[in-house]
Amino acid sequence: MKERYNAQEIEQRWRETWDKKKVYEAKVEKGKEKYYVLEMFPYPSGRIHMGHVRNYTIGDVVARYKRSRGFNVLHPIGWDAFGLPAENAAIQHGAHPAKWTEENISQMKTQLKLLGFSYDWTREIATCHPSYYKWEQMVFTRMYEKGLAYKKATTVNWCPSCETVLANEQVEDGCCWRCEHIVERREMDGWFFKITEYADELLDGARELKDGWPDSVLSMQKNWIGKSTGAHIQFPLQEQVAGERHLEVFTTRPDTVFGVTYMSVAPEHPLAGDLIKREFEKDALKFIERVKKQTSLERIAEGAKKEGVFTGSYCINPFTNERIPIYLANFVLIEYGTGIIMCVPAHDQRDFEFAKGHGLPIKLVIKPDGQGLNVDDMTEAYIEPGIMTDSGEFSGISSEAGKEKIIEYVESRGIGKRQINYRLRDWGISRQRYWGAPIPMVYCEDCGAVAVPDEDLPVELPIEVNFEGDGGSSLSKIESFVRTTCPNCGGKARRETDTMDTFVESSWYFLRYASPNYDKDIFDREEVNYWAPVDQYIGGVEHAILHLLYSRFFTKVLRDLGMSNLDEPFVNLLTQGMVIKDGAKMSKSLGNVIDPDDMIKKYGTDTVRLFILFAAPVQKDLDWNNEGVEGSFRFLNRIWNLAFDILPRTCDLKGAKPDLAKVSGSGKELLIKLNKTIKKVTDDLEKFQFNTAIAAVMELLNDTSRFKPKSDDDLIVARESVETMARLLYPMAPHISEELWSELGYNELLADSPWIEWDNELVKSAEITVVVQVNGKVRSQLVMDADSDGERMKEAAFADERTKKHISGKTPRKVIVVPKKLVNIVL
RNA sequence: GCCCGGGUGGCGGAAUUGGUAGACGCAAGGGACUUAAAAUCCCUCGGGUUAACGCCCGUGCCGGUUCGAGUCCGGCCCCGGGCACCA
Repeated sequence: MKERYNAQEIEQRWRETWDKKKVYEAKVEKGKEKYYVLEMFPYPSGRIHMGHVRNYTIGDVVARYKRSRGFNVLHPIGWDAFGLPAENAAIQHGAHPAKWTEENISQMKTQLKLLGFSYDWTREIATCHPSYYKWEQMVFTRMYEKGLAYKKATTVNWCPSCETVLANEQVEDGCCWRCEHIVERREMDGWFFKITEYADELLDGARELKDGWPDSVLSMQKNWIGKSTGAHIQFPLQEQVAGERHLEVFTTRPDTVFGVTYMSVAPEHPLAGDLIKREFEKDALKFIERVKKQTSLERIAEGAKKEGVFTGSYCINPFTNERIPIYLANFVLIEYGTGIIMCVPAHDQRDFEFAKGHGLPIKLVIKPDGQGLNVDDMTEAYIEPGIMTDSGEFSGISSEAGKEKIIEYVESRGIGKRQINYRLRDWGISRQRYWGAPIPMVYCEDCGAVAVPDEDLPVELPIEVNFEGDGGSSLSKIESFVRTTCPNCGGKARRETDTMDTFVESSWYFLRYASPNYDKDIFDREEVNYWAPVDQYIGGVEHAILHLLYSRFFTKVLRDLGMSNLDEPFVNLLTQGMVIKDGAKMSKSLGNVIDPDDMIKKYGTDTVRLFILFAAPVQKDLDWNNEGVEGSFRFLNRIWNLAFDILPRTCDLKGAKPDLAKVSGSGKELLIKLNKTIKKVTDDLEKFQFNTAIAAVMELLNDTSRFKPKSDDDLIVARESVETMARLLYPMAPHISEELWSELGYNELLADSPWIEWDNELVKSAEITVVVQVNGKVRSQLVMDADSDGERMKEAAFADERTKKHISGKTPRKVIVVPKKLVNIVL
């Protein structure tokens, strides 16, 4: 009896079976090789969207495939549950963030289960639970003890809409990463993680990740860290200023030090005010005021305009003993280097522009090889390497060698040193928000800042909270939380009311999955040593710097705190492209959102999964196309119909092997195709080339549909082809595959069965197609026995009529033979 | 400006180490079945030329290496992404 392909019915049945038999629960098995595959966990926003579906489908294919390859697979899921949207929902709709989050989790969990992902749900975690963030707080206190977490007052990024501080990584084009509001600069107290101390290791580690991570991500991290090597040099001040005898500068071009014609100080620099001489006060102070008022966005928008004022002060170039005027300039950044720069207009474009605008001298000290440059003719700075000139005893040295010589010189005279600088800033983790993990610190009137001791952890987020009022941190208004006693002296103390950036939670969750319910320590060492690191991590490229850099940092911190022995958290990284519609990101405002639930209702999970995998290579953006989904659905229907055409005719032939001598010619061809397909799909899955893996199965289906069995042995081949399709499609479309598998008469679950192997003898065709070229152009194709050698191929080529026509009596100069492939006759 | 990717039919995309460019799918056109439609099945589908077999051109552009280049080398152009007054 042939029945219609009823995806919903089949899918529900197999989901229940897998669930009941606990197929996906992972346990440590010492003798078995582990494989930890993980997708970036979701923020419980309320609905699963197509981006999630794509991410988790890819992960699920990997998990199922690796499991059938015999690996002990860990494939967990959880919730990145703290964060601002929950709090905003609370303010707007009155629901408590905890309740809102919990409801969203339950809704999204239902959706995920509907999609049939092979998660080990027993390991589910939500970062908002005290049993989770307790350990994060413990790590914080250890970091505090080691000086890796510290508090300082500084200029921070403030989002007025989210009413909180943001880390540098969370500011995109001067706007908030979450709400896109323009970010302001504010002077504030805040907690920082010393990620800069790991800058070099994060950079070096990239070498280790070279094979497993995409170049683009490593390059982005490298750019973000922004290492530059150079020198720190002291320029003596002509007269002391605020007790300082020198101006300190950082430069990557010490070789140009003889060309310094002025110095520039950032307007925000603490020395700026003291450097200004009375007669220049009026203009200078006005200038400082103006620059300080600008937001970072305005400062960027103003772009190339280089402005500044003379302070009236001078310093001395220690190399030339020249008197150097000191300026305040808007293009000098207070947050980079020392906030003071030596200016060499001849060899730096910004310095050049500023000098031109302010009538400052330009002194050439690097000459391009072989030719001179005339300062008066220069329209831009010469920034390339060259030969040092007009540089005293250093003249004649190449600029590259000169850098070293100058550094050696300043070190020997004690007026400077070799220095490396990074663009990377320390990670500001303080958030003036309620819905996050409390920073476990108290401020005692006598003892000052004190870390909460382990036995008092977790510092629980109080549930009773009022969001009404004038905004700001709701936590700071809960007196019962704020008021506490000092763990040191028992005296009066106040709690820290900032919570941690939610990126702290996501920086270590992947390790917690190893022992999610362990309550004696952050990890059960035995479990984490077995499962970690993550063998394959999968997620969107938008986290290239944020989450992926923080996690690498945090992993190294955990190692240095003795809590794990991992250097890197993710051995291999796969970044999937976005799901778009009509060339644009899916969004409510554009009205181009495709709801996964609707698609599943219409076609079933297997179709949706298959389409997502087939429509584009994983790394690329995927343009959602409803006709394409129909195509995938058609494909599954064709397999279904073919299977139920063949299976009833082979009931008596269950488990039989075809007798090769009795199989027809076309049957043998199908047998070869089938084995080639196994090889192709296996290779493709290893490389995450799901689109071509599916295409290969489609080809096999086409060939099998065309095949007309002429005998029982032919029927066995056809049956084998159906079985192969079910087996190969399993990681991608598991439900229909499991159904066909059971229809084929197997009692053991396909989910528990090993991967299918190809027969090496049967991937070689009996016949090969040899391409004949004349002068490199294809002129003919010959079908020959597969064991034909080069001589035979040559003979056949020359005997071929079509080839003869193109040779037309000319003498071949040369004949190239590629065994089993091609003959090229050169005339 | 610097650093990563990438440019192949109407579209999404295939092409081991250089060896038949366009697999597979979508869309489109034609046909079969049907009272009709849907579904299904069959055929065509890069451009030019030819009655046809064929032949010529064709993987962003220019040049090179090679018997042979989408693939390798050099020089450009364009698109996407990251960083960006970083000294």
